[in-house]
Amino acid sequence: MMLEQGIKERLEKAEYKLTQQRKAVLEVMQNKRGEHLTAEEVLYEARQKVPHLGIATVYRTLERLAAIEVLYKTIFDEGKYRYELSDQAEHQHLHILCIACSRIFEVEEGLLDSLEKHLEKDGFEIVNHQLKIYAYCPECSRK
Amino acid sequence: MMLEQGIKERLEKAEYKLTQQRKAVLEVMQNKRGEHLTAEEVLYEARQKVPHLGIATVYRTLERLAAIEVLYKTIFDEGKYRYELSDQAEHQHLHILCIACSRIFEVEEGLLDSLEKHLEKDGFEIVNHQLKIYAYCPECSRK
DNA sequence: CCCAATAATGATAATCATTATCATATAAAC
DNA sequence: GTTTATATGATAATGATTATCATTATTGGG
Ligand SMILES: [Mn+2]
Ligand SMILES: [Mn+2]
Ligand SMILES: [Zn+2]
Ligand SMILES: [Zn+2]
Repeated sequence: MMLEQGIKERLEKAEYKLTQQRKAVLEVMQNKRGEHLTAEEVLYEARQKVPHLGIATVYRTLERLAAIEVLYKTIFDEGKYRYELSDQAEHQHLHILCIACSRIFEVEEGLLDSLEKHLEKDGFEIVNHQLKIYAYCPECSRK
Repeated sequence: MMLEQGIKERLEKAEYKLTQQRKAVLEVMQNKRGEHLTAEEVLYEARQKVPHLGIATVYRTLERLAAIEVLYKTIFDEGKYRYELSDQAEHQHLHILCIACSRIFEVEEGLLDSLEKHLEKDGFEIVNHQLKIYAYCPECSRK
């Protein structure tokens, strides 16, 4: 499995060495594009390639990759972090969490006013929502 | 300090006994309306009233109060839960998290398309955002 | 190629938040 | 006031994440 070009570029700019274990983690994330994986899940998958891979290395690698925005790190009210391949361009993460089966659905669109009505037409039954905006507050804003 | 009427009603319907420790927790949450507190923070405050209050009781009480929607439980990418007094009517939680000072700002409005532009006029410098919609997916939707 | 110097790894211990356990205390019912 | 159910607090257990550190690659200059 090859690494994608965009990822390679960001790696070269920031990461130091592309070791076997880092490569294994990256390939897992690429193969699981669109999924949101915990460190344990990444470990399990990556051990197919690097059997004695340690969990500490997985955490370190995920952390690094999130820092250079190859991955996006988030948390879904279950008390542990999940990582997904970041679709570089946009910083939007619109997720639908099924409160019955706990699957995570990606929403393609921007912040639409009519988003929920649209989703309801698709058969979603919306119970709650939560928007988090990450920003510099007026006081902290760098001028 | 008195308990508010709306809260009292929901308690009577669902909670069993209004013990000193539960009362202390509730009063803390009322006094800190609009703030998002961790269990530890609630413990610290509530011990002003009930000095030998245990952390287990705080967790149990917060959990119960969230279950009957007197509190809203959420998590802000820092790996621990926070609780706030729930403003019963609406299920909306629009938060701005300052990535510099990590204060949490409440946003009053509904999901506006122009929300971010508005906020930028107020001096916020938006870096990222995340929307989570809790729903039954089409497959799981109760008909 | 050989040798430092540097960085990465993996095993394991430590930490932190949360949950479970259980003996004791408190309250309600009779 | 005795019985019964519930709540509490101390503490142990758990699960996720981070820190530590000895060992193992990797690199760049001889
Ligand atoms: Mn996503
Ligand atoms: Mn809030
Ligand atoms: Zn579902
Ligand atoms: Zn700020």
